[in-house]
Amino acid sequence: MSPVEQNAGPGLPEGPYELSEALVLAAGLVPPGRAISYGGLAGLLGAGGPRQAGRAMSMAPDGTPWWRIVRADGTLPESLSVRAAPHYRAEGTPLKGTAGADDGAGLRVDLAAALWAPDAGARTLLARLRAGVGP
DNA sequence: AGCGTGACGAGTA
DNA sequence: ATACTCGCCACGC
Repeated sequence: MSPVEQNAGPGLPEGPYELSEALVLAAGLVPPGRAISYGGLAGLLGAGGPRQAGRAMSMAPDGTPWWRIVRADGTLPESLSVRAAPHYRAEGTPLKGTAGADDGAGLRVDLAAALWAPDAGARTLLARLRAGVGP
C-alpha cells in the first residue's frame, strides 16, 4: 500500500472545507518520519498562514499527526516536544542536536532532511483540498 | 468597535 | 545562539 493511500484512505471528505479542517486533512497526508512547518503546510494549501495552521493543530482531533507539523526552526513548544519525542523515536524522524534533554524537551527536527515533499498522489489530494477550501 | 491572545515567522541587534 | 520587535490573522471578550 502506498504511503498516500495509507494516510488518505479511500479519499477525502467532500468539500467545501473549513480552512481548519483542510489544514488537519493536509497534516494527515504527511508520512511518518517526515515533517513540515506550520507555514509550509498552509503554503501547500495556498490558504491561511502559520497562525491558522497552529490553531488548527491545537484543535485537531485525536489521530491527527500533529507532531509532524513543527515551527520553521524545527522545534515545538516544550510541553508538545515532550509528547512528540516518542513519535519521533518510533518513526525515525531526522533530528538535529539530539544531545540535551532526555525527556524530549527542546528537540529539534532537522527540517532540511525531514521536510515533506508531497508525491504525485499527495499533490492531487492537496489540489482537491485547495479547490474545496476556496469556494 | 477596541483589545488581548496564540501549537507562527522573519528581521534585527 | 539569545532576545526582542513587528507583521500576521482568526477568536473571544
